[in-house]
Amino acid sequence: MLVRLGFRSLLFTKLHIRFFCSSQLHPMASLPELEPSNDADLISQLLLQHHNPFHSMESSLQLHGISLTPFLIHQTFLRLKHSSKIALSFFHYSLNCPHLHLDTTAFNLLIDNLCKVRQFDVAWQLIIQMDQKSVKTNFTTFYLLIRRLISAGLTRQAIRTFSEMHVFLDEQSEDQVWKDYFYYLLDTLCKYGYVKVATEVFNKEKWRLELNCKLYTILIYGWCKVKNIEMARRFFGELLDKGIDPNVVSYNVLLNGICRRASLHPNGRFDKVIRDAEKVFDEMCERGVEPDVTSYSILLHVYTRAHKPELSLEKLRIMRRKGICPNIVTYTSVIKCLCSCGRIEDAELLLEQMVSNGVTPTSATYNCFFKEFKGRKDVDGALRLYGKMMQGSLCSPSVSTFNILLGMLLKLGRIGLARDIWDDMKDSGAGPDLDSYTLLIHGFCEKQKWKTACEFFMEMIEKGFLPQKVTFETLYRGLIQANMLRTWRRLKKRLDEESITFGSEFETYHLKPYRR
DNA sequence: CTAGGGTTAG
Repeated sequence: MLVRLGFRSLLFTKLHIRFFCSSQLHPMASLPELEPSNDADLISQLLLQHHNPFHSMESSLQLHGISLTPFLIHQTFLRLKHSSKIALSFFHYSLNCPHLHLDTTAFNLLIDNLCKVRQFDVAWQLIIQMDQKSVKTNFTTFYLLIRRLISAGLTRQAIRTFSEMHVFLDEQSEDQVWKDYFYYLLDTLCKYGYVKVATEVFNKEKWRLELNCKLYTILIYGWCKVKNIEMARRFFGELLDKGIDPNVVSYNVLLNGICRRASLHPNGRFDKVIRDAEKVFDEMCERGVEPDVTSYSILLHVYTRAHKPELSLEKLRIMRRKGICPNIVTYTSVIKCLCSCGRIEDAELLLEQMVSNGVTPTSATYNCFFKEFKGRKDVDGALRLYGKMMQGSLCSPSVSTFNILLGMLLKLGRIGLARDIWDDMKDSGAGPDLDSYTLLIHGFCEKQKWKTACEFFMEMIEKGFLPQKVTFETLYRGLIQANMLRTWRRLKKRLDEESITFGSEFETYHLKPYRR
């Protein structure tokens, strides 16, 4: 709503500014990655700990001999991704530093940060500031806004932002902007499940687009995602009607839609899915489009979901015979199938085979084994594999590896071991993440160790993780029941300091993670 | 992060 109200006047402002500063369109620059930086760690810690960062920052930076650089600012913003309020005040602080130039990336990071907590109007103000300070806006600036708007369900505002952003992007005509960037809008709408809206825009704007296979594939993907295979097929038909040749990606998207449409548990359903999938396979071949590794991986995944290890192995043989090399995805799917059917030995054999074929397992591959160990409550088996990974002969464990282990140990009441793993994880630098904290805290709550649970809850907030509502509620109920009112009040105070609430409006803050 | 497949968790 705020965006809509503010939009006209902001656009107007921009039109005036345009006469005075000419900026060139940057090439598509994405946001930087989180990189290790002790200085950025320190700065973000300082900011998170202090109530009023302005006072302490200057002297603290001097004390530690840190001078702010663009890189440091980017990294600090990345570390403040859960605390938009603090990020904003750090932004104002840096803005007032002489010699320091806030670049497009810094603005983009902050804009993303603000949009994440739905501060779209503040984000808009920043875009205006960028112009006033001659910091170039680029497509990323708007794409961040658009994606966050979509993920917050504000699709109309997103489309509007898209269709009017050409005003901000100099040296590109409106038509060019549509042609270059419409994929992003369509794709993002579909990825977040707003395929109806996507279809609507697509139909409305068709006239100015160069219709191609990619655009249709995005829409087909969208309909498949909302499990509407009929519509997916209809768009597939439209693609054919236009005389466009579908490629292997278009077919794979449709195939995947068919394969993961229904629950496979009643066996009859499984047979129908396989029949439908094979029909698409045949159609593909008739059109001269050869199924590739992905096509086979999609089928293998269905077998895995249906717990059909024999079929899975059989298909693997067939694809090899056809000269298609299974890759890490293919192998992991089959290994998962074998593991989840209790055939660990067979899975190990396949693992060896895969390695000898030159495909390197990832931690995700080993996690299939860990999951089965967890199901069997086989702590020794899990620890043996874990030991090998920690020794460094295999790949190193990921956060998920640690999390599976933690989940298992906590469930079995092996608290001591769980804490050892927790320390390993911290040392390795792979974690902890939101899930690790959630698991651990829930584990301690289960054991009624409220105080320890509370300590970790505080720690996760310090680190900038936003606890889930359930975690908060479990802890709250526990503390009240155990009559630990003092601990509760201390916790509540901390939450208030961080402006963290768990009211109903907060649920909308839980956004889907980026696609990588 | 201008189209597709697998692996994690509560």
